[in-house]
Amino acid sequence: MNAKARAARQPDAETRASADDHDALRLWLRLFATTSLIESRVRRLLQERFQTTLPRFDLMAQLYRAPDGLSMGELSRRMMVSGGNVTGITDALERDGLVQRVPDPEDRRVFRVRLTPAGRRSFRAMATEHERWIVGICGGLGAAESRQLAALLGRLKAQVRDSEEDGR
Amino acid sequence: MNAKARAARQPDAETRASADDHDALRLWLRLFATTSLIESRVRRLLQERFQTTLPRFDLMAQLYRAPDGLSMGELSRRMMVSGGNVTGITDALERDGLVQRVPDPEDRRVFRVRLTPAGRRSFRAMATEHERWIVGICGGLGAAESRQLAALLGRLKAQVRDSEEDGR
DNA sequence: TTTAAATAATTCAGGAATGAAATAATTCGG
DNA sequence: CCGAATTATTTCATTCCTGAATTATTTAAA
Repeated sequence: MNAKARAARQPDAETRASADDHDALRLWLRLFATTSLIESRVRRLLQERFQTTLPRFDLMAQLYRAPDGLSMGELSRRMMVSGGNVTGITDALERDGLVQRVPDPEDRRVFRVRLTPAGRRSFRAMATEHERWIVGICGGLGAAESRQLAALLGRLKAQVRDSEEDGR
Repeated sequence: MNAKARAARQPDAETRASADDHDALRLWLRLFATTSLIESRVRRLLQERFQTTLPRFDLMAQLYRAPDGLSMGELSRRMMVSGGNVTGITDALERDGLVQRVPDPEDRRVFRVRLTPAGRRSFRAMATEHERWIVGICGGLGAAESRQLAALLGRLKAQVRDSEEDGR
């Protein structure tokens, strides 16, 4: 049974949160549930249509926006994942001929990773469909509500970063 | 380098999204980035303070709210993860004496999983701190904004579920 | 300049997560 | 009642991801 089938007929954790849960907790559960729902849908679509995965797609997206390529460390920071993870994903994409490691002439410790021409073609095709999916999934919210939601999320994200320094 | 250190000094994917990205896509990237940020913080705190993980905590939370225990399948649906995954997490928690598999007398295919007394104690302690963390992380948003954000997320979640049926 | 510290990338062990296949038990149509 | 389909759980191969250790290179300090 896949996530879609489960999600279709069962309330998730957030939906069942008891009434006396505090506001912050309810907000977090709802945020998490909503994101998980969209994320698993995107993963499934990427798999079905392109036999690829979200991390592969994400790495290619980073490279697509950086035509000169990025170092492994830069990729790690941008994707917010560990360096070891980037090594693995890059290995896989390189095996498939979608990206290429190029030694940096300035610094022999670093590899610059670039999309190959096949990688660029492949990413363009995926990105077009991907955006259609997202519009289909999130576009139902009106423009006004979308903007408001994005704004509130922006404020929340800033809060989260702030809360790192002090108390926690 | 961990996610916290990376996040602290580098804009993430959402922050860098180019201005001409469409609304829906921006919304999704921001939703994803915000959730990832909070999630990795919670994972880190669970690890640091209780040497446990989010999936273990989640499974125990489900059981805490269901004093009669839940079947593996019920856990799988509520946690929105695959059955194989639930088997693994349950195995680990059972090894640690926090949960217990009880054969169902009505149906010999099913196991009911319950928290042991030690599991209940352990979960109570974790839940108290967990809620403090979440309030510290998300509570900075005022009550009004929190409610508004939760409401918008609720609408988005409904949209997402709806978009499953039709085109996409 | 030589050594020490810092940085870039990789490797590795271990926990998650998936989907598919296998096993076992139940239910249902005839 | 019997066999087929369904349901519950586990197992397995694969991918992802982390944090720690390792190797190689660069930078900085003495």
